Formats: sequence, structure tokens, C-alpha cells
Amino acid sequence: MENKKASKYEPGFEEAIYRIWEDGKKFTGVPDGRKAFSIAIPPPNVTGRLHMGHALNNTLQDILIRSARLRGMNVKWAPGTDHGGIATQNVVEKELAKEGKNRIDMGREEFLRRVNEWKQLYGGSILEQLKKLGCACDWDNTHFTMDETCSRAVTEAFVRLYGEGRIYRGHRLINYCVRCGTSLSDIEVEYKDETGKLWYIKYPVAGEKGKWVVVATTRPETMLGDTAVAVNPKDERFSALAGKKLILPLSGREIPVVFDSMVETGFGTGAVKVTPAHDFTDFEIGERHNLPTIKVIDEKGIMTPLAGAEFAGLNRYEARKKVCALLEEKGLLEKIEDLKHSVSVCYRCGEAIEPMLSLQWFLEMKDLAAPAIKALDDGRVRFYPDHWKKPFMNFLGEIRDWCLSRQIWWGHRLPVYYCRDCQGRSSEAHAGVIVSSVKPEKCPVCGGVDIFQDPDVLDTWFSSGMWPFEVFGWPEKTPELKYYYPTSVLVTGHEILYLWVARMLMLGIKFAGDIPFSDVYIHGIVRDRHGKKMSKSLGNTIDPLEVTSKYGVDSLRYSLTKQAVLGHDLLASEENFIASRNFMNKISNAAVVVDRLRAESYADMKEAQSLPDRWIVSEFSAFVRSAEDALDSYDLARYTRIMWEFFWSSFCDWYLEILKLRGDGVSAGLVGRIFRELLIVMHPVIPFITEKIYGQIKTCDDPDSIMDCVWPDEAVSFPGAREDMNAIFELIQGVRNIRSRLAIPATVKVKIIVDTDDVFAKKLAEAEYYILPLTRAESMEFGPAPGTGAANFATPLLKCSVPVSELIDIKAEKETAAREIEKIETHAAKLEALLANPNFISSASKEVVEQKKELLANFNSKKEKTAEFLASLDEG
RNA sequence: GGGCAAUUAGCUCAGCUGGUGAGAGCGCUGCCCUUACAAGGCAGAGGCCGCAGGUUCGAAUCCUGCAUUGCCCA
Repeated sequence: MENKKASKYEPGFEEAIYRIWEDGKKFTGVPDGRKAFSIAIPPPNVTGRLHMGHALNNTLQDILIRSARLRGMNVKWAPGTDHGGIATQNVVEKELAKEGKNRIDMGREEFLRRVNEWKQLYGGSILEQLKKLGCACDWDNTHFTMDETCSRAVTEAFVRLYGEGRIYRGHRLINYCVRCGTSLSDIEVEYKDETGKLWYIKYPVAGEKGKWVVVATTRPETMLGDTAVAVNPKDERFSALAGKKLILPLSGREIPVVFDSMVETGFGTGAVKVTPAHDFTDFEIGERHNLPTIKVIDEKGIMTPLAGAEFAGLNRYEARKKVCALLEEKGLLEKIEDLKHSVSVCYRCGEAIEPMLSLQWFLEMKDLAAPAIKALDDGRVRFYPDHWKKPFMNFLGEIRDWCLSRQIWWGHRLPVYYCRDCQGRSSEAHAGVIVSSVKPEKCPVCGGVDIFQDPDVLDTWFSSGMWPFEVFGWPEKTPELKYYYPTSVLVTGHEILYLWVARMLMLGIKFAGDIPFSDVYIHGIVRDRHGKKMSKSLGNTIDPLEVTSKYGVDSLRYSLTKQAVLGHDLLASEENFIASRNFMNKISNAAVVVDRLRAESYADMKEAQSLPDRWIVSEFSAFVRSAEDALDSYDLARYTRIMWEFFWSSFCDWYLEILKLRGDGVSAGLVGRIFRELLIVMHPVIPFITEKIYGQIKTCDDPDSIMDCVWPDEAVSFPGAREDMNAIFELIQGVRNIRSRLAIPATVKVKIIVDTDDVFAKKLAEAEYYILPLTRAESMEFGPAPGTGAANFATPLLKCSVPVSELIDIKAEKETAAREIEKIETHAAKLEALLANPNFISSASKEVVEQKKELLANFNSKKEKTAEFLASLDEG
């Protein structure tokens, strides 16, 4: 009973092991003469708490890092956190709200002090959580996107880009989130399908009483800023409107009718209102027709004085109500329809985006994108799976200028200063602008000293876009940068392909002079057991750390990796974790057996003598090669699957069972050897249990930690061993099947009579020591089958009889044999037809033809033998 | 509207560079607490591989169309 307890897998030992690794500096990377393998972690937000997505992302990276290390490479996994501008600011603002405070009252300096305080308190927790997962990050190389190194890199990059004329300041229509209080780039906007309303509003024609044009809109409140009505020039319904003016209801302004081919004739009435200050399409129409822009909504979502005295001060939704009510009152509202349309929302807070005319800083992207496109085209950067390449290239090809400035406080302040005197002399957007890495003493143009810094901060993605070289100290030419850059692979989810991966690629080529990574490994999303995305609001999140305390870290890692099929999402379910936990339990138990059977020293795999030894060595070698293949192609799901198969089926179910029966210790050196190397190959996925067991079974010549072991690279294969062993397994399974079919009690020993050729009989005789116990037989004889009074089966190599006359139902036996023959005939007939087809013989490869012939021969042999049994039953 | 994935056992999924007697885990049935493991062992049942065409000697695998689901972009 106590033994049972000792071998049971009980998690909880992980932290102690991790501490030993960490104290032993096992994760530290120092440049040397070996091949480098490096990864820059996708830095989690400082506000982040570990969720399943992190668990998956970092487990996969850890597998790549650990396997590369075992395979002899010099690895560095650079960890760190992202300051997460808007996200973090939002979190801290929420905290402040609880105290009844807000940042505006508090002031910028005090607010930043609070954010920093908050960061000191909680900012490191996600990295601590990564340690719990077992991540082999080089913690000496930890960075934070706002630390000194990264800040210097960001300033340097901005100043350089400005110097090259790629960064400019301008009035543009941008996406503005009134809740977050900042501009956003176009890719920080998400689209949400919504059922809204479509209002049909009458715009009277100037000077023509009783005539009007009906325009349809989803946002009636913006009509206050209309500066035209547009129709498609091909739309004959409106050709009479040429040169006419319309009276804008509620304001009474006269606005022109413009003809623009961008107008969809099928939308609403075919006539659309044009509000250049608050709509992207309208902005373009406005530019083409020289329309004025009237900004009627401000940065807080409040109507401006330009909207008219009646509306100024209302928020957008109140204004909408009032506009509609007034239109209704005046009889200018023709009708209201329901409309399904997509609404643009902030990717951080979900609030409806307000397109807005605004003065912002932009980065010109076309020239930066071109070399990135080329890198993908040349295959210097590859995507796994490949199918993300196309949309990615598409994005780069149609890239728009990047709005870099954010009206928030938490982030990298723009290295931009203004001379108030120069600004006073000109209203141009670039008037008085000084871009400099340090605050200038005086204006280089006028010598004035009234200089102030731009209040805005940079888009968070600007600094994370430099992550793969920032972490190695850029712009300093550090030995780490030289050795570990470009990184080997980027592991990420597809949701930040454009926001992050594209930016890294462009900025990496631009600043570090080379692509930031050659491989991009894109994994799926972890969903709940029903395939729904996990979210706090749905309440279907699973806390990875809860899973680890219940089932063990290795179980979580194994579960996630097992499902990490390229191009697929994953489902997290209790069943899955349990299955993995059972796998860990099996390993723990197998270790006990191995420990009992093994010798103190290791045998050479090439020296394997007995058939089971030669077989397991061949199987193991094939397994290791497949594992390497899987690793090299980022097919980590296959990697875990084949380790399950090899370990559970080949090693435990067959090899250990046979060895336990052997008793002469001949394989004692080998079983320890195979198990040890198996642990090494499994270690990247399940680092803790493999380290623990390794510690229990290692010999005095072994390194202290499994992390310092060498990946098995001997390819050993014994020809014929697999075929012979499989034939023996077939015999054993045949006899077991008979026992089960005839319900022979486990306590009853049977006799086995085998009819086969001398060569195979000799092999079977050598295998008798395990064939008998595994089939619960008392003896195995060679010779002709007795026919009646026995249950029989055939394999291509042999006929086997189990004489148990009292249990035999002749009729049932006959049926069994007849059914087997029928099955074989079905398959054999297909093969015969195939082999009789001259087209097949001429067009199929030699190997395939041979293989088919052999298969048919096996069928025929088995069929013949089964038929003989059937005949003998008839006689009886 | 454009593009991309997926559709295989009751459930979750492998297999898809064409040639396996279509696999695994969970669940199910029967037997077994056999001194590593009942978180286990042994044996088994269960599949027109979404539908319709096509290419081929041969299709779960390649091509076309359709259906359903999901994702990305507009």
C-alpha cells in the first residue's frame, strides 16, 4: 500500500526545482562560439495577470528554448514587460476612481508617480507567474519598455526618423476614443456588428419651395457639421440637382450638392450627407471638392459651439436625440429603418470611435514596408503556418501612415519641443518644432528660450516594435546584439500580427539592419471547452495557476502543447488536464520499475543483443528523429503525441512488461539508458517531472541537472527487429483475443500450438519467457494445429491453436473464421484488381508495387491458413 | 463585398508532399485490484472521412462547386 502512494504523481515539487535552476544560472545566455538560438518574449503588459493565452504562448517558447539548449545551441530567451500605455493608464485610473480621485485633478506629475508606484507593486507579478510555468527565461536580461535602455532606443529612433523626414506633424482625420481620451492608429480600431437605425432626413432645396432631397444617415447628430450632400454622378435620379444648393435643416446653412463616384447608389436614397470633420469617406470627398470642415464634436464627445447654441455642451447621444426630435417636429424626418451595420470601437475599451480632425504626429510607412515585403517574398522571413502570409503582405502593401501620438500620460513622451515665439509667428503645423533627444536650451531658429515639450506620448506599439533589438541594448553595439540578433523565432498569436509583428519587422530592418526573426510561429487561441473565447464578462476563464496547483505544471504544459496544431485554436477542458495528469502519473510509476530493473551503468544502444532490446532501440531512434522533425517544423502537437505513443505503448506496455519477465538482468544497462534519454527528449515539454525523475535515477557520471544533458543523437536501427517483434505481438494479441472471446478465466492457463516455419519458430522459442506469461499460457508447442476442439487464428506467418475443447462452440468458431476470410477477401480483391491493372504497374513507383504485392501475399497467406482451420472444423 | 481556415468514431481531435485492413485520448461494453500504475491492464463495439462533381491505375488526402461554422480585412 505504501509503495502505491510513493509512486503516485503529486504536483507541488516544481518550485523547488525551479529555484535550483535559477540559482544555478541555467537560463543565462552568454555569447560564445556555438550556434545562437534566441527568442524575444512577447512582453506582457505590466498590468497583466497570467491567463491561458500567456500560458500557451510561453510554454511553446520554453519548449523551443529548452530543446535548442539540449541540442547544443547557445540559447537566450529575453523576457520583459510592456508598459501598455492606454491599458495601464486605464487600470490605474480605475483604482483612483475608487478613491474618488481622477488624474486631471491630480495633475500629470502626481499621476505618473501613482502609476510608477502601482507598477513597482504589481508590475513584476506576471514575470513571477512565468517562473511558475517553468519558463527558462534569462532573467538577467529582463527589460521593461520604459526602462533606460528601451527609452533611449525609442528616442533615438524617433529622432532619426524625423531627421530623415519620415515623421511629420499634420492635421488629419484620425480615430479618437473619447473614453480613453486619445487618438488611436487605424489598426487599433475594431469593428463590431450592430443593429442600429437609419434615419431618412429631408434637406430642402434652396429657392424651390416644397422640394427636398432625402438623405439617409446612421448618425443624425453629425448633420450639424455637414458641408455638402453627395450623389453618384452616374445616378440619373439626381442629375437635376446639378448646381443646386440645399438648406441644411436645423442650422439653415446653405450647402452644395456634389457629385462623387465614391457614393454608393444603393445605400439609403442614393444621396448622402457629407461631414468631412467626422467621417473618413466624407473627409476624402471633402478633399476632392474643397469642402470646409466643421468640427461639431470635441475630444470628450461633447458638441462644440460650432454645432449651434442649442446643441453645444450636449454629449453625442443626447445631441442625436435632440436632433431627431427637432427634425420630427419640423416634419423633416421621413422615416426610420433598422439597419445592421458595423460600428468602429476602441480595441482597448470598446467605446464607439469618433473620427475627428486633429493635429497629430505621423510616421510615413510606405518606405518602411517595402523591405519588409521583400523579406517575406524572398523567404527570409517565414510564417508557420504559412497561410497568414497573404493577409500580412496585403496589410503591408496597403499600409497607411501611422498616427504615433497619444493624448495620454503613461508612456514615452515625444522627444518634441516647441519654441513659443516661432509658433506665434506662424500657424503651420511644423512651426517652432524642435525634435531632439534632450531638451534644447534655446530655439535653433530664433534663439528664444520659451521652450516646452509636447505633452503627448508615443503609441505603445512604437516601443514594442523595437523589442527584438531593444532587449539586446540597441543602439549600443553590444556583444549580445551582435550574437543573438536576429532572433531565431517569434512565437505569437495572430491577433497582433499587424499591430506588433509587422512593426517589428519594419523597424528591425530599418534600425537593426536585419530582419528581427526568421521564423514567425503563430499559434491559436485558447478557448473554453465549448469553443467560446474566454472572457471575464462571459465568466468562462480558466486560471492557469489553478490548473497547475490541481494537476501540476507539467500537466498544463502538456495539455496545451498537445493541442497546439498549427493553424488551430485550442480547447481547455478538465478532461484534457486529467488525461495529461494521468500521463505524468504513468511516468512516475514507470520510473519505479525502471529503477528496479536498471543497472548502475549504461549500455551502448548499438550493442543491443536480444530481440526486444534491438526492437526498443530501433523504436526509440525512430521516435527521436520524428521528435526532431516535429520540433524543426514547429509541430509541437505531434511532438507531444509521439512521446505519448512511444512511452506508453512501446516502452511501458511492451518493453517494460517483457523486461519484468526477463529476470536475468541482461537488459539492465539498456533500460536505464533508454529511459534516461527518453526523459531528455520529453524534458522540453514537461521539464519538472523529467528533472525530478532524472535526479532519482542519474548515475554519478551524469550531470546534476537534466538541463545539462546532451540530446540523444545516435541513430540506431536494427533491420528486421520491428517486423519480428510485431509478428510476436500479433501472436500474443491473437491468443488474448481468444481468451477474451471465449471468456476463459484469468486463472486458467492455456496451451498454445503454433504452426510456422523453422526460422520463426526459433525466434518464438527465444521469446517464450514473455509469450507464456503475457498470454497466461502454460506451454507453447510447435506443430500442426489440432483443428477441432481448439480456437484458432492465423497471421501471415503462422497458424495458432488454443485447445480448449470444453469451451468451444464450433458454430461460433466457424463463423469467426468465415468472417475473417470474408474481410480479407474484400481487401485482397481490391489489391488483385490493382495489381492486374497494367496502368498501375507502369505508373506507380516500384516501391509501391512491391509493397502492394507483399501486402497481398500476406493477405493470401493469412486467408489460406484461416481457410485450413475452417476446413478442419468442418471435418470435425 | 474580398480573403483564409475548418468539416473524419457519441465528444475533442490526429492523419491530408495521393498508395495504412482509416488512428489517438475521453466516453461506452466485457474481463481483471496480475507485487509500477484502477490516475491502471487486457480485449472489444463504434466511421458512405460534410454534400455533389472532376483529375488519377488509385482520393479522407489533389481540383471545382455547394452547404455549415469560425477568423481576418473592407
